[in-house]
Amino acid sequence: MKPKPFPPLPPRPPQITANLDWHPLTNPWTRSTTTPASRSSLPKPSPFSTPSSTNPSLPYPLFFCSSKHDILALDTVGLLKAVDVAGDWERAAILFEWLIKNEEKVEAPAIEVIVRALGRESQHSLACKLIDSIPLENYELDIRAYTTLLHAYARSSKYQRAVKLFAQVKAKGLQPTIVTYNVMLDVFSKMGGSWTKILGLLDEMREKGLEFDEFTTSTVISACGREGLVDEAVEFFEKLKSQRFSLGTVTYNAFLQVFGKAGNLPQALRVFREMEERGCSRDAISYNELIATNVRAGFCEEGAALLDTMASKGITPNSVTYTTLIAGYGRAGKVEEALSLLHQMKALGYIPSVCTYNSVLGMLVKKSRTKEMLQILGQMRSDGCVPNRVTWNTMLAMCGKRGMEQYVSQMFVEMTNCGIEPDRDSFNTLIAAYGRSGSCDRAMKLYEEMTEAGFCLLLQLTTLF
DNA sequence: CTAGGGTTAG
Repeated sequence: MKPKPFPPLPPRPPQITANLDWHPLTNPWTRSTTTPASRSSLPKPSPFSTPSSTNPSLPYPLFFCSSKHDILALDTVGLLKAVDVAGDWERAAILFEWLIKNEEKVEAPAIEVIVRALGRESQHSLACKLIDSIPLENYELDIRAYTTLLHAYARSSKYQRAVKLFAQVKAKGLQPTIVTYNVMLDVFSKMGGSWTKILGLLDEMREKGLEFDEFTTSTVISACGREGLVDEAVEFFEKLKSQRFSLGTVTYNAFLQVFGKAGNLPQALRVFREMEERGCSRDAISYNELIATNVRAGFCEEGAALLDTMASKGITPNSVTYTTLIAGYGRAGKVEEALSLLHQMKALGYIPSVCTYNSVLGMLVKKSRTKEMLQILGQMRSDGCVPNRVTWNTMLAMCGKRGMEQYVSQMFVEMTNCGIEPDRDSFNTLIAAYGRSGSCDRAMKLYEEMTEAGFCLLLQLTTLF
């Protein structure tokens, strides 16, 4: 049976999304819109789309396309700096990639410049990609450049590589700074299962006479929050207090989360009050943590009432505040309350995030309210909100509902067309959906087809425009 | 001056 076309979504107003992970050509959500105007008139090729560096069709400046000797005569570092200073990190990246391919050895200062430029622009995955094609061990960079790189690895979830690089840096005899240590604490915190490593780093810092700062303490405590190490967090926190360390909002917020994650509302409340007693200002994140803790404990109404408290204290909620409450109502099965909060936040001018929409969509799927889901999807699109893998998996789940089975394959194809790589959850959902309509092994067959079609390649090409 | 931390969704 040939599936009917997917029910049309409401039209999308002209809107521009600047998400580089989003493919404008293959994505039906943005396909109809115009590409954002470039800063310069030249098209910007992806640094990864150049199989041959001598391809004359590439829109490089003239000197770029001329012979190797000409480029060697140039001050390449100065050129890279100039491009960077002009604020054009995309061109800087292209130039840098060209240098990697065409110079005998890229100069260390060039690496420092590109690392700094991409770090400043939060282009962490691009920084990792560019640097990974360089034999870094043959260089000695500035400690700040190494620190930025370590941070880029942390943000790209390449924890092992960060650990390796950190060891290399120390082996070179370079002195890590407080910032380097803080970044490594963050690496181990996000990597998980590394509490002893964290303690080791702290000892190292003390040995070197490096004083902890707010970044150190908040990172360590948030590691405890992630790992559920309540006692360890309390011990660390009390020690800081006894040493009269000045504890700021971020550290207190991390501490608040330790109890929040542990489901300990009374302790979270105690910490929240302590902030006020000690003159530590509470911000939206403090309130978000407290709201989340209430919601986890099943107190949705109390959480929602904190919105008024925030207003009375002059603290502006954000989309996270609303998402926390909406998701809470969703999990509690209180669909109307959740939808009304979504409506309220939009009416007040808050922009729902992809997380906000995902929690609403997930709730509606659970209740099999597919018609309302399509409505929300339409809103999402008209907001210019880019669906991510969670959204697509939720839409796949929607197709597993009665009467929607026929859309499963189409949904899966569109998901991969959009450059979203299916995860285990996608396949579980897919198999469940196919299970309803008949053939179970169609999911795997489809997966093989899709990988062969090379949708991974698509991802590579979309990193830059 | 330059490099770093805390909140939300399946």
